[in-house]
Amino acid sequence: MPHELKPIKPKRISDQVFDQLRELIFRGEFKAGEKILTERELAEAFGVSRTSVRDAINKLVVMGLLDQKQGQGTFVRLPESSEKSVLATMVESQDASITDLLEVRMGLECNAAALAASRAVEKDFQFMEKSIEEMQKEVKSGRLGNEADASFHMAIAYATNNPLQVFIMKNFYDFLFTGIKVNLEGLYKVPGNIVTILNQHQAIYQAIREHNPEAAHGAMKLHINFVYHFFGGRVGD
Amino acid sequence: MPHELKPIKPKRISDQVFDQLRELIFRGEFKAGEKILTERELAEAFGVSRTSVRDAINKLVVMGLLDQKQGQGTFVRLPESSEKSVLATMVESQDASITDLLEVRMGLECNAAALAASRAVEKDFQFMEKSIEEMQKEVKSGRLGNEADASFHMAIAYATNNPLQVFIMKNFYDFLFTGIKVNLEGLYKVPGNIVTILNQHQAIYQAIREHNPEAAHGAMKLHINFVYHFFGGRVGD
DNA sequence: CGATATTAATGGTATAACCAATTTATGGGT
DNA sequence: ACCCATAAATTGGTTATACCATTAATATCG
Repeated sequence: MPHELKPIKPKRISDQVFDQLRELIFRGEFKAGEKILTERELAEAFGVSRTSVRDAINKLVVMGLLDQKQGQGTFVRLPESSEKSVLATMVESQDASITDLLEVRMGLECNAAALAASRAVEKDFQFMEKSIEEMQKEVKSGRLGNEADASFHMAIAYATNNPLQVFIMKNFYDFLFTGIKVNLEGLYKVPGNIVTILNQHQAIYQAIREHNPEAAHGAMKLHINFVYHFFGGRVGD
Repeated sequence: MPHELKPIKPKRISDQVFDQLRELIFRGEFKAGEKILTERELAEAFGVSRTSVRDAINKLVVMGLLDQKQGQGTFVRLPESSEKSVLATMVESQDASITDLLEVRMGLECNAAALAASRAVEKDFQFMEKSIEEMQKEVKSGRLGNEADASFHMAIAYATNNPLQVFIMKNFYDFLFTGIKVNLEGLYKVPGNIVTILNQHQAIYQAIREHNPEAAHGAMKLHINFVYHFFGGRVGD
């Protein structure tokens, strides 16, 4: 069969519109943050129905390339918000809140702390210590210390020696920085909170160091519960 | 028991349809590969226009949960046919084992059981009962009952009323079926195991029904530990 | 019986009209 | 001139209806 037959691809109209719009966005014809043509204008420009245009736009919205607001228009999504972590998109599309996230963390991290208590080795302890010290420094110099906070929790994840646990937690903390940093700053900025958090970290670290799973579990529970209450949630027990 | 106040945002009607359809898929009411109701039927059933139904379906198609073919209908996408779940790639690239997965589930699901115990409503109970009964039937007719097993755990996830919990667990169970089904069959095929698992489910259900978080947590722990030991793991406590 | 034409079912497109949220223009009152 | 409530215009969201395009089931004819 010498020649490849090029055949007609019976493409849906909405898909053709989709392709063209996507290209316009990628090429930068529609600049980031900018308002694009209205649905009615696009329909007329392409010579198709508004329905087809809407279908195409919807697809782009779901894919995170466009944002649509009733009464205002359709906007090109900013690049930073488009390459979000898995969790970020997850949280948005599932309408999850920060307390929802904390509830899942409650299960995830308490268990991780217990596992870490029975498996952590010297290297893991060093990482935890380092994170705690770093957080103390940052606090003294007036900074927030949120990065060191995350490092501490990640150190626990590593100590579980469970790659899946590490992967999932990493996604959680990536999201905490990209998605809801603003909210978290509220937590850190209340003066007493940082000291409290530091003490809680220390308690967790102690329990793990003593290879006491139950204590580690409990200490982590107290810690996350503290944050959870700060955001107005309430834990079941 | 009110865990949190969520913003009352007047949702688009297409999104409300989307939520319901997604729930039906996640809960397993629409089984994988199955043809769902037609757009016109759904429109009438929901009492909305076909356009709104189409918008919702389109979103689900883009997300990879549904497949649509002109002239045929709309189908629930098989997990394997969709791009590999987040977990699948995760487990492969991080070479995580099934015991790693079970360890994470331990934290995730024990916590979920406790949350469910304090929040579950009548509807949730009905789903759990249904899953248990279904599993009993399947076992009697000589089948494995793994789907009903997954449904039971998903029912608990839904009872937490935490969309993130639902999303994550859904990914876990999709993976359990696609990625390591073979291994799981080893578990189900040992004669006594299914009865044991059924009893454990019943115990979990009872605890949740009685709104006893601690008991639910413990019952779930026993359950997952049982599976965990079957695969040669050992839990820290 | 088998190949073919017909029909029915289902997703895709097109209009037109109206609703709901938002912005902009308008018009008095100070 | 300024401020602010009100009306009008703009724009995405929804509905309704009709028709097109593709596929599967059915009927028809040789």
